[in-house]
Amino acid sequence: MKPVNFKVEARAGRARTGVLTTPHGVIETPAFVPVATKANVKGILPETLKELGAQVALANTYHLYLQPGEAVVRGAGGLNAFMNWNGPTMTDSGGFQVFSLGAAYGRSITKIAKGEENARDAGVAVYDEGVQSQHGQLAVIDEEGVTFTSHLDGSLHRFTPERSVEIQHALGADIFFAFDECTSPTADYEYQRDAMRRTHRWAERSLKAHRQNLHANKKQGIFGIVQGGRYEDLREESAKEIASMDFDGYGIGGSFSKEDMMGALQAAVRHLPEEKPRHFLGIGEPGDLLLGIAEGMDTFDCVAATRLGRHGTIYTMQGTINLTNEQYTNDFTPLDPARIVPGTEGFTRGYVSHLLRSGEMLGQVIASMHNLGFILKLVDGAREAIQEGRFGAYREAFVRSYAA
RNA sequence: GCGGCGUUAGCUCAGCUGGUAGAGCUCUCGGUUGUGGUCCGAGCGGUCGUGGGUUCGAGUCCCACACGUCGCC
Repeated sequence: MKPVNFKVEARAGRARTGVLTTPHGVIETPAFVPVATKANVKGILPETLKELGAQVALANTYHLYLQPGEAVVRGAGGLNAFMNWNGPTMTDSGGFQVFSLGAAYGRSITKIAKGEENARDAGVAVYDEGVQSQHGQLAVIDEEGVTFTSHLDGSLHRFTPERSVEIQHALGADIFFAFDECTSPTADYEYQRDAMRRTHRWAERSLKAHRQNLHANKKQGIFGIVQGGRYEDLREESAKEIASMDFDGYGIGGSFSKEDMMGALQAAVRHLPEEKPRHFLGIGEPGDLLLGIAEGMDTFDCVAATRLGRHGTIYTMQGTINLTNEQYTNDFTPLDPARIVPGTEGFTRGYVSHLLRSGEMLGQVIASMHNLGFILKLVDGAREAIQEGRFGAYREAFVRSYAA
């Protein structure tokens, strides 16, 4: 019996509901996974997280490796015990940091390119030492792995697929990801292809490293990651290749522009096995979650809800609003009258606006709670809608209201 | 009463030898999709204490006054 199992329950077109079983509990999918990079969801107590409806949390290998070090987490009894979270956990492999500390470092590039900003500029992540010092990049990639300097103290470190898996074994999450490279959306086709094939080789090595550790195999599942940027032929090649490896589930990673997201997703999902769980890495915004669910994705993680909340933007059924705007200082209505999140009842826009403007941490906490609750409820609603055969209408109604 | 210093954006302050003004913060508004994010970007905002004078030209030099502040009788 494998530690991580998945069972599809209901379907609506390509969308589906399922149950993902892990050693620390069950995840009913589709599910949104709050991001707990440094073994905490910024500003949210585990107990609160549960009340908001979260079933699972995702921490980061790169960050926990640098601080406090994976040995500390292992010493605490693993990620769950360490962060006092009794539900399922996941860890990301550190592959995303290859991008955020490499090609994206010091530039305003995110994994989602906007409209015209696409292509052109070959913002690749492979740099030789000279270019590295020239541009202040923190990561350099070669066939074996990634050498990077810590953003905390400048010290030199190296990740290989084997090392990433070793660290993730120490962290002990129920589900962890193979070491990959998240390319920049500005990288050209040739670079995307080469990086993707390198990621495939790394996937094989990650899987092998995991299967060799019999102890870890009893307690942890490993997901492989599909890459290929915004190119459908690359997505297809990547999905076939990764699907041919015996992973416990699959993640879809990488970058694309908003316009290409659906095409890239469809091209990949088509070639993933039906009976395995699929995770959409780093997605997303409310509309993108429903898009992903419609295309058959099961789990999602994204920093947007908490990051936006900390900076004063909250989700409402009518779209996002920035609470620090002047117009909300005297607005004593609920954060979103159409969606009251558990634990935030009674807090008004004007009050939270005041807290945020005056730098009170409670403002960030309430806004983060609201956004997390909003997203969790949205995805939970999608699950119900799929089971009741009305997902299309559910999605349409939300998009119409949210975009209006 | 005498003397010194000060008076420039809402706040705290830069503006050399004269060429009609800048910064940081605040404020207003954007941005944020596997968290290098109490972050990033843009914008609004001043008849330079008042009144004279010198000069082609004064925030800059001169005089007087007002206000603040420190010191001395």
